[in-house]
Amino acid sequence: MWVETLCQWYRENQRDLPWRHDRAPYHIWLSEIMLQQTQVATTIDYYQKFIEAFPTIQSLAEATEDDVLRLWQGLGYYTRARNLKRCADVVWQQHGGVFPDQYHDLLKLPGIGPYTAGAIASIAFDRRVPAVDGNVLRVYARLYALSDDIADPKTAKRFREKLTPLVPEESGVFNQALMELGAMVCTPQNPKCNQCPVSGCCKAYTDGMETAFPVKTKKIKQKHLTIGMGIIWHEDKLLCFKQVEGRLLHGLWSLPFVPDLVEENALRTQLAEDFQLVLSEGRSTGRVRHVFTHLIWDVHIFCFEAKDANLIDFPEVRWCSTDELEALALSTVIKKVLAKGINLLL
DNA sequence: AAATCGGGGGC
DNA sequence: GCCCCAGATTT
Repeated sequence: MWVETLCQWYRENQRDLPWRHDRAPYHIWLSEIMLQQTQVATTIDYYQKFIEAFPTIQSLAEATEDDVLRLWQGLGYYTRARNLKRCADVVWQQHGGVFPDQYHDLLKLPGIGPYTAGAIASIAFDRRVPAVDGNVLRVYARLYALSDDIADPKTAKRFREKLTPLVPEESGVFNQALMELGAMVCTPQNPKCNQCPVSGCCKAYTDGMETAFPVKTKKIKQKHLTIGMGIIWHEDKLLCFKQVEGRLLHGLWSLPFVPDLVEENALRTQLAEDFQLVLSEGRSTGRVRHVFTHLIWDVHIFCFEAKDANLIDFPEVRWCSTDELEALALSTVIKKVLAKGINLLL
């Protein structure tokens, strides 16, 4: 069997990562949320900053959502940050600040799905449950040369059921070993089978078919969208607003923009109406291309000046100095626009 | 079952 | 350019 061989390989070869220094449920949880769809190298700095700012779940429960988003800015998938805050509140108020130690109880918490519940239950609490992420889907499909489509959610469920009886007593080591192997050796392209501790047990490898697995079908085609965005000055401040719920990047601060309106005249008219301002003729200050998961924005930037500072009676619209802007949670696309439009490096 | 939701890194 | 990443949630 490959299970113990793999665990031993992990004990000897695991990377030294900040969240592996102890098994505190708070640390494991925070790292697992950050690692969702995010590479280890990207996560490390954010994890360190969070632990410094919020050393305990109490400190996180006592923070505001804005505080959390501010620290999360640039990491993406901002719903994770909002659910992180909600989860901390639930654990603090309803569980006395103590994380549940059972898979099914963890699964009920905001932002914790089947993978993360399995990861926390096994790594922090030694529960013998699997944790099937993208790495494990790939590794397991290769080990047994399975043609299941790993893009289909039913496959993850099926793999969890097949893995459950294999999970050893040291479940946390086992689950992390599978993921570590997927990240370091059994990679999506060019797997390093010659370095793999369990290649002898791998059906895909022994069949000479390691490149045939895993099978993955769907690919999403991104939609292109042109955006007219205004950098609207009044004296030394510029107009920004907090994106409302139900919109992309909600909860983060944005510059005013209009989809499908990239002509100066039309954009100025629409922005003036949206924010009830009188605007000077705009000056084109460049374009920014930004790729989201399912969208590609082609942002045309224009600088305007507002004749007066009256703001519409709407919450979360402000005039901000560049210093004040720096204190807000901004998405990466807005930072790129500010860098290009006013040479402001945040 | 399909769509939504960021940003960065590797090739 | 494409693919993937220690996925969850909503429709």
